[in-house]
Amino acid sequence: MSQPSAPRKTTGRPPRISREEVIEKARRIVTEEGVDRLTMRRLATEIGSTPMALYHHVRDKEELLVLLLDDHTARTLHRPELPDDPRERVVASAAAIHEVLAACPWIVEVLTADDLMSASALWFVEQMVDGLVECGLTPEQAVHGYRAIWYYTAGEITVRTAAARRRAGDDRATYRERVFADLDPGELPRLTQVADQWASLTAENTYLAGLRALVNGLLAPGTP
Amino acid sequence: MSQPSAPRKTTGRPPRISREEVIEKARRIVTEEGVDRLTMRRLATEIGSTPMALYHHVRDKEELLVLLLDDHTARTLHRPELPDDPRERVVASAAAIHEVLAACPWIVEVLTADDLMSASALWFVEQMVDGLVECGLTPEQAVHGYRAIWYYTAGEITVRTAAARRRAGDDRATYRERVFADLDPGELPRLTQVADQWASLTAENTYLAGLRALVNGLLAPGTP
DNA sequence: ACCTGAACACCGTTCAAGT
DNA sequence: ACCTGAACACCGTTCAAGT
Repeated sequence: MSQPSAPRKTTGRPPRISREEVIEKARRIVTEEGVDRLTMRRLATEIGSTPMALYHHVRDKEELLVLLLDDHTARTLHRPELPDDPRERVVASAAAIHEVLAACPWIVEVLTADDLMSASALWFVEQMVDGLVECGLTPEQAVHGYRAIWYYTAGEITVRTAAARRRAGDDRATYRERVFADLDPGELPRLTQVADQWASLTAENTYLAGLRALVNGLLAPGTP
Repeated sequence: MSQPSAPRKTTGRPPRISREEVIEKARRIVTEEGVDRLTMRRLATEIGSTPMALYHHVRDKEELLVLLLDDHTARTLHRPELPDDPRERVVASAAAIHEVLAACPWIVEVLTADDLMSASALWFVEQMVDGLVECGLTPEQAVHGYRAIWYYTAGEITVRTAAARRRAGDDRATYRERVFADLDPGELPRLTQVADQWASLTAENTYLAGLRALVNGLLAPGTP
């Protein structure tokens, strides 16, 4: 996405700040204080400039966030040794992307902005589609399979992030408890049965187990 | 969630506006103009009141959005005839929730705010957990299975909504095309192979197919 | 070409006062 | 108890001018 800094024209006023500096300072604000604190004004003062100077280096705030996601994935998404078994390759690729995104949950606001995330992740998408094809799916089925995996992964990050944010917040965390305390055992027997364990069960990280189930289901012959 | 209007005290100034009116007007703004246009100030003028009057009926804007979600599900999520087969019951329950949420995509911002959505949906959660148990899962496994389904469903809505928003926006839609035009066939052969079909493949609604795969995978004996 | 200052058109929420 | 007015502490972005 970020084009390799174009051959600089020698005419005109020399730039005081660079796109790289903008991204770097933005990254620091986001990691140290949270994405809510990243405003164009705050970023400008951090850089020692004015809000409008930023608009010469990024189109608008949304582009800045996309650049930030790109920066983060390029920085942390390294290609791992993938298993030979194609099914395991699919699982490992999805898990690698998940890990990188889970490590910077602020990205949720941006990742929802595009259906394939940053270009740095394309190699992993390739591995997933290829693994699914090697397991016997058609290329079309494999693309649909990849998308199902992406839905699942994006959803897990989104919901997990929201849950964490809620826990950080004041008392809205008690909403679930109130609901579960008022269950009608006659109408909702299963939920009543698991009510006590709900909190601990949903605190568990089950991303990988669910991912395996999904991949297995995608590869199994359909149950019509 | 919305407690059945408490027995009104007869002391004090009679209310000019009600919580119901606040929610109703908010719903109209959101459905007619989009969730971005719902601001406390705009809502107040719509009601013919002041911003601060709203704060006597809702705690803050976030609570208003949650109430709006509650209102929407109560209004549109009707209990359907569910299949007898437990596996199909799980699929049908998830699909029912998905349908209601997909019909009002603005809800995404709120649904990420809680891991179990509105109380009106509890009956469907019960059906899913119960169906999974009837298929042979333990109650604990069934809760985890429900959560996987919820991740998948929430992710599908989120990504689909983002894609639609992007399409509505100016030119950011071309980002994907640019990426796919620049693919290196040597490094990313599968993606190169499907590049032409990507747009049409991802435009297809594959929620149900992916859901079936996930449910099948959750119910199949694990592949260790 | 790059940056600045001032302004536009907004936000959510708090506080003190009125009825 | 309910509502109002004014204010606080912000936003992203545009426009016209400066170097």
